[in-house]
Amino acid sequence: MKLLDKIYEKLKEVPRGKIVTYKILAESIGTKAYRAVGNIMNKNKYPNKIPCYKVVNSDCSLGCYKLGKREKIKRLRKEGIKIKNNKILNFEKVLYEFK
DNA sequence: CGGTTGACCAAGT
DNA sequence: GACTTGGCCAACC
Repeated sequence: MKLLDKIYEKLKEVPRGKIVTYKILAESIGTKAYRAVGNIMNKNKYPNKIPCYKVVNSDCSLGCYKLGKREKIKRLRKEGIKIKNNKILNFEKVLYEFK
């Protein structure tokens, strides 16, 4: 199983209304390639299959999104996550931690 | 196989 | 605040 697939698996594991950071996501799959995670997402093969918008930066800013930042915000808000000034509100509350 | 590129991070200036 | 620096590592060329 490739790292790429692990990322998808983990991402699918994130429940509705929760998000993760690139760092946590990377470390949860046993790598420190948090930077590569973003790289992979950008070239991701299943943009509609994977909820990429649930992945944000560690400093609770949004980061980028293949389909646009607007779309990211829109979808996140739809899940009950509040965003202001390009930052996640209640960051720790919506942050999903892998076990 | 080496070099470059990132949807990054943390610490420093 | 904004910017730079050094580090990280998979994917790409």
